[in-house]
Amino acid sequence: MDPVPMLLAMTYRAMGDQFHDRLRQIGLEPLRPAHGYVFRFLKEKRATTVDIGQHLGVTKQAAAKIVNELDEWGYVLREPHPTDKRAQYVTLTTKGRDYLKFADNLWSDLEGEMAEAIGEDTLATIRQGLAAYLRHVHGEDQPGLRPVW
Amino acid sequence: MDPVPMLLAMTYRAMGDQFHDRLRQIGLEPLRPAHGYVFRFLKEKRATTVDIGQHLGVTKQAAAKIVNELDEWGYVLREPHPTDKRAQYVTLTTKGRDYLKFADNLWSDLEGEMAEAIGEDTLATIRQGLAAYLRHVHGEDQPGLRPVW
DNA sequence: CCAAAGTAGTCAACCAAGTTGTCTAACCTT
DNA sequence: AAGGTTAGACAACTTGGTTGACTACTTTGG
Repeated sequence: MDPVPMLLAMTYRAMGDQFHDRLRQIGLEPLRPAHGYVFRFLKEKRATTVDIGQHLGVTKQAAAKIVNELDEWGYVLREPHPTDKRAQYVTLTTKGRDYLKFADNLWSDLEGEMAEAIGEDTLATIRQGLAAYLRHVHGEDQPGLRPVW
Repeated sequence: MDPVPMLLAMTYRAMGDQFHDRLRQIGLEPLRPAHGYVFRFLKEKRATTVDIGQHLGVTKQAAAKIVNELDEWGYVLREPHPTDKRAQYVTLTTKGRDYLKFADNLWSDLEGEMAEAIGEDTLATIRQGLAAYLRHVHGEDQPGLRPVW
């Protein structure tokens, strides 16, 4: 019998691949999961590059690369920090917010298909079970999302 | 609400980290998930480097690197292919089989802790649900395990 | 039966996405 | 004002993969 983590990885992979395929059909830039996590993060709080690195669980240099790409592609822009002349806030542009909306729809489509395949209730149990496990392991302070990707 | 794949990734990550930590306490070589998948594959069939690459979903060159490491560390050895003079079978050594046994125990410990945290039945549902979804997506021929890692 | 096409494995160059290390300018104590 | 810390940039390096080229062997079809 497969270890559970193998099932997790394969399922993650399967869903991620479908997501990516459909995204590409629309002809968007080659956004990686990390980019998506940045969008999701920026929707909630104003953040600097350092904050983003912390959230992703990577160095600030790695975070800076990601932010640079997003900037070039027009998904985010940098604005001066009001009180700290060293720092810059990274904020979502309209294009960034639109992407996020689109991606969220896509995810819920995929979840819908999953629910159809294995049953609403099973999916709900999976969701709750995993969330409970994560709380069990990490307590309240969930760690960064360190690359699985 | 978090997309399901995020939960999958975080859970995978959490379990993998614990696995890795405990492994390191024992002082084994820095084996990566890919190595484990190779062990698991070799337990079932005799395979060449090309076969392994196919199974992992990477190029034969990448597979060759992994096999080289495992060879250096004494987990596998190469023996001549009986009918094809170009090819070599890669087979597990005793050290390799011992590792696999050890790792399997570790995994089931971790699953046991998970079961304790979220309930036997919930874990069983997760297992079956994910397996069902994978069958739904891929049919009988599961693809390679392409790196999530 | 042999010529052409295909395959296993190796070598080498390259690439992507991270790392560490260093530096400057600004900030925060005291 | 001085000394330690921090945000961000730049550069060199590491890891784990890639593509491409080549040799030796195998398979296939006329």
